[in-house]
Amino acid sequence: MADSDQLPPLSEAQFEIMSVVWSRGETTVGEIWAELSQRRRMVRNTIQTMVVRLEEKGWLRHRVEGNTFHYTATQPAQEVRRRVVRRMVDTVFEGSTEGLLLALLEEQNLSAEEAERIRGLIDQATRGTP
Amino acid sequence: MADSDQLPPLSEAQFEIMSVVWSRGETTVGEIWAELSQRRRMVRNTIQTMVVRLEEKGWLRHRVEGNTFHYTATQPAQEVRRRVVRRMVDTVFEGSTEGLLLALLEEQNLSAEEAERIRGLIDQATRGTP
DNA sequence: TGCAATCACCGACAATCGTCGGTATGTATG
DNA sequence: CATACATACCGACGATTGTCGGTGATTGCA
Repeated sequence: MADSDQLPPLSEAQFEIMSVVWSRGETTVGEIWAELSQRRRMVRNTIQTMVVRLEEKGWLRHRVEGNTFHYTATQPAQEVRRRVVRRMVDTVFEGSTEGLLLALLEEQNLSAEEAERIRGLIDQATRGTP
Repeated sequence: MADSDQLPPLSEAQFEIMSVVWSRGETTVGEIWAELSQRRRMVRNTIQTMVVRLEEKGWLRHRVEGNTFHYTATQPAQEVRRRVVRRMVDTVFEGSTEGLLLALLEEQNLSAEEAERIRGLIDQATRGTP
């Protein structure tokens, strides 16, 4: 429904950047770099380039303050994630939500309490959809 | 555990091809093309190229019969799919399996019977993991 | 026998991605 | 003031992806 329909899909590395932006709300290239370079070695310019490209494509927008750009996401995380899941179900599990669920459960080895929480989620999801 | 660790990740289009191979067990470029070109307009050569590249990368292997190559997957579908889910949880949901589950349930609007089946799956997954 | 279809092979293209170096400019600190 | 630092900007690279055309060999059929 939103216009993330038009936006091209995010690669894995792009998702890492978007995740930082989503979690911080508003952030700078420097901050993203500080956070991501803890996990993986990379120079600032790599982030710089990717951020600019993400803005060109419409995933980010910025506001200028002094000589620093402050970036925010144009799309809400929740919806983008939902969309990714949908796409994954379609292409990887040929449309079978249960297939994904199954793979998830298989791979996870749920603890009893996790299972309990999930049952709760299902109850909640079912409520209002008889 | 298997060597799909070493193999580079599959793109979406590559996954479509692998899906056909997995579902048919053993198949040819012609068959893949026949199946995929129903959904999306593409020439045979596109499939040809992608299949060759998938073999170079180790996702497929072939057997010659006459002048036709019969391709099979080197990796079991189930495990590859599990791995994709794992990766998705890590990069898109920052490690939270529940996050994925939640997105899945939100997006889906479960019917009562689907919910029932899913409960069954959870019970089964929980069994043996107290 | 000749034509049409099927096949593998080779090469090519534009687009994107992840990576980075260099440059210029502005800010802060000694 | 001079030096270091952070920032944005520009340009570049090798690799991969999805797309396709052309060629030549083989096969099946009219």
